[in-house]
Amino acid sequence: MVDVAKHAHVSLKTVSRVVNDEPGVRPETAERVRESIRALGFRRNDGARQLRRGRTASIGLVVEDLANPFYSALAAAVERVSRRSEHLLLTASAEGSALRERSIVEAFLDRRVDGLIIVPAEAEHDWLSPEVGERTPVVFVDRPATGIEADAVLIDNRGGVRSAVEHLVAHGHRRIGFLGDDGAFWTARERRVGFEESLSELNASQSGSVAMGPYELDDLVTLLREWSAGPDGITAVITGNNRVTVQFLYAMRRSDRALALVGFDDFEYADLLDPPITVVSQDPDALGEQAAHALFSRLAGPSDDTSPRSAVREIVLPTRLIVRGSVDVTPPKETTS
Amino acid sequence: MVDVAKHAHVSLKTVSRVVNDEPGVRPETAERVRESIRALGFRRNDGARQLRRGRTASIGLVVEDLANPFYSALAAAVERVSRRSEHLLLTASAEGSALRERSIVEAFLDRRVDGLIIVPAEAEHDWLSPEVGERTPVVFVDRPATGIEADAVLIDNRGGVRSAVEHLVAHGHRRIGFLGDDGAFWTARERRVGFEESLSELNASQSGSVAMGPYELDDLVTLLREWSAGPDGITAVITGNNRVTVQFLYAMRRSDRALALVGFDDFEYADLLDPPITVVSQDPDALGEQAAHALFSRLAGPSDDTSPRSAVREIVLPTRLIVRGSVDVTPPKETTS
DNA sequence: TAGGCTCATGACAACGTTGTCGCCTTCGGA
DNA sequence: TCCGAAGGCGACAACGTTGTCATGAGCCTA
Repeated sequence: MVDVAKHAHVSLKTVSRVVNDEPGVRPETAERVRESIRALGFRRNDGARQLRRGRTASIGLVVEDLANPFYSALAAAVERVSRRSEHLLLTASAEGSALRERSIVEAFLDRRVDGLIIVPAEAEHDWLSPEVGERTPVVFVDRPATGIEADAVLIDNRGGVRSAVEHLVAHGHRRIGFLGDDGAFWTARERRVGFEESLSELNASQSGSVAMGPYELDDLVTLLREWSAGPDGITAVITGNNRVTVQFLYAMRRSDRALALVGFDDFEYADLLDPPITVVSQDPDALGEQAAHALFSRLAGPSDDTSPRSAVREIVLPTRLIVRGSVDVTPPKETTS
Repeated sequence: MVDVAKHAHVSLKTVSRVVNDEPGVRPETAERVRESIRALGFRRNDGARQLRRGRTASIGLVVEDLANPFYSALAAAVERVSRRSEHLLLTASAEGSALRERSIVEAFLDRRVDGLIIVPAEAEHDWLSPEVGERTPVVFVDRPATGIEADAVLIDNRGGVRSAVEHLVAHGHRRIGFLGDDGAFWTARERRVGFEESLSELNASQSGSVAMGPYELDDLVTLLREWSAGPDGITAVITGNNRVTVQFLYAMRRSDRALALVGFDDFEYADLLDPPITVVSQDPDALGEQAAHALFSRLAGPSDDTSPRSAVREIVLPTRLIVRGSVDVTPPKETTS
């Protein structure tokens, strides 16, 4: 910038003014400066700029695994919103490790990101507390974090499973199985609770079996045979996420049984399968968008230390039942118990 | 940092030394400093650090759409490698717009990223030339960029289609159709060329029909009927990418015809379909990993302006044919012409 | 005991910007 | 003719680090 100043025979400050479109520069001077900028191929150094101004115009996103389409859709939405707010997005995958998550977050904090969006690992997040609200707003997505007060954007996991149960019951199913994913995951536990709640709410005429992953295919085949055996066997299954759905489809193929199925999570080829799979769909794009909005609204709010932080918000997004046909596959023989 | 220095009764520089694990500090002094750091909750400001040191320890990645699983897998690989090299990753989606791509790249350049990995849009990239090699190494992925000399990591698109053709021919197919994606995409054009080359190389006993997208489902159904009509109709189809594969599967279902199929691009549910789809698989993870390695090896190389840049490299990764069964679906009636 | 060496530490400038303030010129009005 | 205001511009400090060099204390050796 000092070179540009010399080249255009003006002061450093005038160049700065031109670069930032500040008023108080004569058009002809500005044009001369702009020409020097072009001639020298000058580029403002945002690092120095941010050092002066105190904001980095960047936010950090920590997900479990960026290669997972769910998280990448979320990331794309966050990036889209960020770009609109003229912020750049730093991304990293924690790969399920609370340790790595923390080291990523600290790296982001060292860079002075203006805000953080985190899909939290299963662990206390109290170590984050001093930063949050002091300096750097944080929004948690997909799961809440324990040990810390912060905004969160979640999916209505219980309601999603409930809609699946109701759908199955409406189609005459009376005995339903729930195959959850690993109970170490908050979402898996929530969905299980949703299943149990809705069964008990409906009334005693329904019964259900529950299992939680992770599953070996062989075990799943055995389980499927047990559950569906005899006149009191289950006639329908709800799978806890798309990973389990796939495994269950393999298990059905292997054991040559066809049960009604509602899967949690939509997937691209769901309606190319035979039968097309009915799913409870969650919208990662909306999740990311809402999280980014929540973050930027905090960023736009008062950042001085005097005014109290506004109350922590929890946003819960609805799921959507997409009916495709995998529920009609085995019309249950009305065994009204 | 100056506060820490006061608190520990040492100089600024000593704190800096402790923070950077530099030698020449007595253990007890270092411990005192570390305690002050903890007490004050000090965090080094990486922005200022980078301003001094000249490197930002960050790289930028521009893809077409982060929500696309192909690109997100690529991004995850790039991030994994970056993290190992202690670099953070900035990501953004150009959404197919050359304009947006350029504005993203300029934003990255303003931030002084140490390097760039770009999936280039279809446009001249000569505007980038002054930066590349001067300051910031650039690696292009998935497609080469025109108008600029830079490293590129690509997929062997032609070879991939060739392997599909050979596989089909080995299974007795003599008349094969190729459904490419939009010819505006470099990869689509390459795959088409691969198809035509391998047909003409094999010998005159094969014939092929070619169409390029984008497709409306109705048109695709019509096309399929035309191509497969009569005794000289095609018996097999190669689809140019997974988007086309899906459309073609719908078209087959609609028109109630079953042709042999090899799809370019693997997808998660390919072997849950009936029949399971044989595909030419490309590995986005390897693509991202190689690109990141290429970038970091440039970064590790001589960065002074005196030594000439080493020659531009082009890395071409192989594809892999995954045989699943969609080729055996219609054993062609050996119509040896 | 003097000279030189090592070790621990500190003073200071520099990185490339932007915010604050003050100066000079110009212009309009009294 | 003089004064005040406004516009255009520049000098300087500051942001939070790190690299360079200087300083002083302690120690070894001759």
